[in-house]
Amino acid sequence: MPRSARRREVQHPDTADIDLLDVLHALSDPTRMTIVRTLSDEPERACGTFPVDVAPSTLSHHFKVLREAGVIRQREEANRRLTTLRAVDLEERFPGLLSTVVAAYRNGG
Amino acid sequence: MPRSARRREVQHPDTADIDLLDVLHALSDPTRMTIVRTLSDEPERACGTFPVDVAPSTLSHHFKVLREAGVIRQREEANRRLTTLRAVDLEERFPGLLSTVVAAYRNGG
DNA sequence: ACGCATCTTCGAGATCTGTCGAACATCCCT
DNA sequence: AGGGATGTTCGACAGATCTCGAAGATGCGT
Repeated sequence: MPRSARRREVQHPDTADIDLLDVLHALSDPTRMTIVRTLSDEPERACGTFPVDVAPSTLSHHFKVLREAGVIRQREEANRRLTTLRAVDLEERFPGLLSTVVAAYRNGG
Repeated sequence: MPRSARRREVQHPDTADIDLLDVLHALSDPTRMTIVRTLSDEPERACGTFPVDVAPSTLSHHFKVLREAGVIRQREEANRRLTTLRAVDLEERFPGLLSTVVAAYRNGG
């Protein structure tokens, strides 16, 4: 491994290891669902740019929950962390689930 | 109201009042998801007949969560309480949601 | 009337969750 | 090198959740 202590890369579960109940739980919170809905409009966003009203540390917690459930993927770029939906992986693992839930939320969740 | 104290009829939310996040939360528990999957095979069952391994009081709690989220409907019959899925109501409120989630769970949730 | 079956409600305990502030790490820019 | 921006981690706290056993309500049989 490189000598310099790079910022630790976050871990993401393999597609095959994504658990349905974890995903449902991750999506059952308003802040997290807002994150997911926003990402389904825009492919990639930095953490600080989501229309949610919580403290940075709280937001970080929600990203962790979504990431560990396999709903989002995060990568480093400079001093920002860019977030994307794992839409393709989720479609492979649970066909139709993400789009159905997002559509339901958009439609008056 | 009648003089005799009938067992209190349980309350169910109107279809239009079903909240997506409540439904997702209700479905994010293994015991409750087992109940839902079982009901999607068999139209109506008594509480005690589900293949789950928890105490009766715990089961009663899970039924309450599902009922208040609008996922199931319960009616009295003799000294049993019969449970059905609110599949039609859910399909009206959130098209495709229930069948997608149940299919995902069946498929290795 | 009595017991039995079915299920709920209540109270309690352990764990999980959402929230925040303070402190820290990393990177860019001047 | 120093300062600002961006996020994370840690510790703490309140509230929710899951679990159970004990006790209660209701109805069916005998």
